[in-house]
Amino acid sequence: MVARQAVDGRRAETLEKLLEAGAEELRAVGHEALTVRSVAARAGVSPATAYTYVASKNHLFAELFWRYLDSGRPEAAGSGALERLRATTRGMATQLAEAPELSAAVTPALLSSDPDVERLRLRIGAEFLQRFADAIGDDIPAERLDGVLDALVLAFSGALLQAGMGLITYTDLGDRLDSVVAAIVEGHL
Amino acid sequence: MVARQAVDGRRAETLEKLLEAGAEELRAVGHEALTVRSVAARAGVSPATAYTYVASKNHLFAELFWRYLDSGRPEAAGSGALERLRATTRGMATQLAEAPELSAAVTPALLSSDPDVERLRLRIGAEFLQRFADAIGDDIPAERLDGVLDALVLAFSGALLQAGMGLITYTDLGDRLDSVVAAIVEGHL
DNA sequence: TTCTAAGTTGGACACGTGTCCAGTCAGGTG
DNA sequence: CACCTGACTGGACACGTGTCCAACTTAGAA
Repeated sequence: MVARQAVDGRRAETLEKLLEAGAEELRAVGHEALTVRSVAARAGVSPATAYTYVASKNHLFAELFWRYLDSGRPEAAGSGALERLRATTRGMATQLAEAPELSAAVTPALLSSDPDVERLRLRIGAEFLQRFADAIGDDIPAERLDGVLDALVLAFSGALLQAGMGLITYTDLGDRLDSVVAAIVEGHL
Repeated sequence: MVARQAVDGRRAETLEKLLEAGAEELRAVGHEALTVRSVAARAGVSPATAYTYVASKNHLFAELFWRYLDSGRPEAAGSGALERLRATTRGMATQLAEAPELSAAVTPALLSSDPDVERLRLRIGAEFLQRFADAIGDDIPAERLDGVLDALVLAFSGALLQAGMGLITYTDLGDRLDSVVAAIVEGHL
């Protein structure tokens, strides 16, 4: 069981094939109907092989999301913290809206106790925090920074959850976060 | 399939038995290991019967959570909005902390697309909103109220999600929310 | 008491998950 | 060239989900 460790040479290609197939399948049938076996089939690989790359359906979703998120790293821009924060949330909201199936898939997936999911979950959480911290720069006094960052991360996670539940559309996320970010940051600058 | 509609007379008792058994089983083995069939067994009822009361495992969790939440309605207290808000989040955080298995179970459960879950999800969301609105009273100007309420609900959902992921313990929720609530409300009173 | 309808049951079903393993295959290495 | 090793495969497995249905039980109405 050394699987899912080394991703060099031949294994790297197969992994790519699988993730690509996963993304396609997700777009095609949604995360409820997606099956590890159907992804394997689409990738032209046997289910047994798929499971040497991906520990579980949830792990697949988390991996896809992480790669997608990572592909959309923002270029810092804007003169004030509020402006930069909004650009940040806007950017992520847009990304989510552009891949609604993936977004819908990842929320429940990240709640899995699968160790492979756990790793990604931490990475993703750290990434969110980092982006907010970068956006704020040093425009907020250090003694208040943690509280504000906390609030931002929680609000963003909450937005993800609510969108995952269908209470907000992924399209509305942008506007919603705009006003929430303003409400949070107000009075701390 | 008129099931799960009428809950009068005999059916009411069986439902109670099932939910009680569900709560016990949850405490005993956690939500991962819990099985609809094991709950049915504990309730002294056949699996087929259980499924006439409960559409799915997720529905069971949602129902249990809703009842638990509902059982802990707060008595309004405190002179200022911030104080009352904190009392509100404290109260809920305490409830969550006192039933960690249930809390851990409900987060993924509420993401289900099961129609029975959907109903409860809306009710629970509305309940959160209501509690925050009550706590604020009219201490925040109307034109800012929506933004603040939004931020509060999102932050709270986010906290739920993060706790569900194990990034925060349910015990820490209280303190965490305290400072977040302060950060959000600051400058709006 | 007999009839009726609601409630319950056992058992089978189709399906998805994730695991396991003996066996095949391909591509270097010696 | 024969050989080895890592990748892949087919097919079975145990288990959980949620559905279905014909048959039983039971309580109360006629």
